[in-house]
Amino acid sequence: MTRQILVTSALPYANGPIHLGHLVEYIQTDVFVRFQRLRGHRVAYLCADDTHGTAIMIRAQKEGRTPEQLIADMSVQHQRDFAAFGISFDHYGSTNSRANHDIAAGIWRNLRAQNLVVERSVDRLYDPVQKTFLADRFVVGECPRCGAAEQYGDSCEKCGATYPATELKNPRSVHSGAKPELRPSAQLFVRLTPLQPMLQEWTQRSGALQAEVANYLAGHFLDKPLQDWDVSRPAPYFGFEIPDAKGQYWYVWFDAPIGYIAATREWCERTGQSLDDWWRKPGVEIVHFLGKDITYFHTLFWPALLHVGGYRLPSRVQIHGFLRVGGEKMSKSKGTFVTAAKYLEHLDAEWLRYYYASKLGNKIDDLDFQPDEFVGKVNSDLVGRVVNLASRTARFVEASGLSARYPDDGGRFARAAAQREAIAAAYEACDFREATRLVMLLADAANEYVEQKAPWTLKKDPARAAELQDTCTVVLNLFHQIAVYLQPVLPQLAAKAGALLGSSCDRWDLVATPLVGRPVAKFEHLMARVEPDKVQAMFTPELSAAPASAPPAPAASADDGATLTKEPLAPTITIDDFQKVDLRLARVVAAESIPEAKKLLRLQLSLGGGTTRTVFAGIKGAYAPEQLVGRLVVMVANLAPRQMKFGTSEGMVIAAGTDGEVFLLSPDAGARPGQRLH
RNA sequence: GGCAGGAUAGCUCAGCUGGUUAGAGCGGCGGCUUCAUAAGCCGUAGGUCGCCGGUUCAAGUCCGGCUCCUGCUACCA
Repeated sequence: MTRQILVTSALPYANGPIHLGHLVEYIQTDVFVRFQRLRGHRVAYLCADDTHGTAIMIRAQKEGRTPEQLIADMSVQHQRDFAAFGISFDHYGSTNSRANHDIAAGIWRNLRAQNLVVERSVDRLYDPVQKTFLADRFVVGECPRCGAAEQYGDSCEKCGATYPATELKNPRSVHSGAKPELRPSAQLFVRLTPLQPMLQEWTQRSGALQAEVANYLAGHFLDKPLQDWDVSRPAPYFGFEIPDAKGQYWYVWFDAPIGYIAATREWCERTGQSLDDWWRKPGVEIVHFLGKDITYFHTLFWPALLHVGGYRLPSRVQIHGFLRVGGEKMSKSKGTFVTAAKYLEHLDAEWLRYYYASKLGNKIDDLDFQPDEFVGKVNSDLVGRVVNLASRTARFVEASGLSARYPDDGGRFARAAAQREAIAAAYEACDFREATRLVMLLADAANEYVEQKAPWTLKKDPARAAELQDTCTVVLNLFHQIAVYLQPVLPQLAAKAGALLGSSCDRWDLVATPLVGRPVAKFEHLMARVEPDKVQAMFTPELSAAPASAPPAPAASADDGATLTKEPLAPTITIDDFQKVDLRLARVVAAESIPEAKKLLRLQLSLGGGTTRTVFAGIKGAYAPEQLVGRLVVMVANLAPRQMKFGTSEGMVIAAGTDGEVFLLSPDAGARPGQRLH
């Protein structure tokens, strides 16, 4: 029976390049998609750039161009990267499209009609000069928790606190610098409680979710009434203005997943199909692939919107974990944050496809990229075992071609063909690790056969030419089966294998029928081996020539300004402002971990002459207490004491870092505790 | 602190509804081979299945407790 399957990968945000972490998802999805096509099912693979929201708007502003220019540029980059990795979308759209607007508007009408939209007055910050409400990111002020200056209205980049913009101290508008006023704003909310029974049913009983996800939702959200979802944002906002609410825009997460449908519509229009045939027809499977960080958007809000819009609910939400490198989070400073483009400067796309596939199970576990393992898997599995089959036999039959009749092979071909349902089941379950493992067993068996038959010996005896041809016919057929089985993972390799043997390698059932009586093309290398240095090079933050399209001059990639984008320079201050801050060198005389605290160390700092301060520092993750004792640090000596859960902190230790990194500062040799920084 | 998940050979992981001597790949070690991109084949060593207790004729597999790790969450500079 032919199934009809609509598959999506989460929409990448148009605010940054595709990196190795993204690719876990797109490769996983693409393998699934290619597998389904290989099996003869009708598949639509759709994706789009997620383009709306404040982050895009601000970035565009900083770069002195319109958001539309920014997202057009990103879309080109994204699609180029995806293409290079063989990601076979049927259509790639954008959430900033006519189709997306219209579908969002349709769902919105239904929400209104079903009385699921409520308007509530929320006090928001208003810029009296510009006469606009201010989005969180357009208000700056001091963090209500840590007092850090120049923090945005949604969260503090210093201490990680999140808070409503109204709690910022000394707030001012980014536009006018004026002090914002509190004014009531009519915000629009989607009521979710009427949909709760339906969500309860779908999450707990439909089978669409992995068990751990269903548990997570049951315990976190569905155990109490769902809160109304705030879906509007006041202008200025890069997005769609809500049709019946002037000056209000849909929050980016409202229209982002709708992009799945919009991309489908554009594709249907292009190919003369009907949208309803994919999104409303019973029996069509809808499968979403996404990362664990966006679970609840896709398992609560999204099915709610689909339900209200009259669309079918997802039949499967396949959630994966994050990518780690060498057991750690990807980090720009360590060079492990690798973009797709950078990977391709050093390595082959199919290697990554195979490596990820060979590690991906059906669990939500994180996937760890281990350089040695990567080299080992590619070189021994693919080159040493699979490709080697062709390379050690094809040349012997270049002249003769394959035998006219398939020879007796002791049942090897039949046994490998008999594996097809087991391998298919593993692919179907997204247990690609199991699928590739099963295929590698076939490669082992085939190599054994080569060893047994020793074609290199047969070759020496002209009387045994037929036996040589038969042997190679068997091995090349076993190789052909493997190429077909791996086609979802390695489409390029399958194509090359096909060219060698005159097969299309594009139907699962090809594994059941031997190829006979046909020519064998001149053998060429099917896949190169990985040089370990190249992997090292990729993970080293090294000097790299700027690609033609990138504006910045060559520079150390760690100096690429990414951190500056993350945390822009603060407004100018006077020397007097600076003088207010009394920065001092201090010696750590004692340091102890606070067991109950996740991040905090309690430090005793000496400013010399018996003056000491107790300071709590959130550096537990980066420094062990014992490695701190004795060293000099920089502290803010005149910061008002702050009562904390574990005691009073009498100052603050200065450290640099982005995204949770922590780097303490040290003076050059000779400096002494108590000295002021001028 | 709450919630979710995990802890099985050096590494990455399988072990379904409890049942013979706990598995795979990689890596290690020994041997063979030389057709092949220094690839391949054969053999071999390695595990108190995190810890304690319980249920059972029988537990890696179920139950309780504990320890550690990861993630999410929480006003810990």
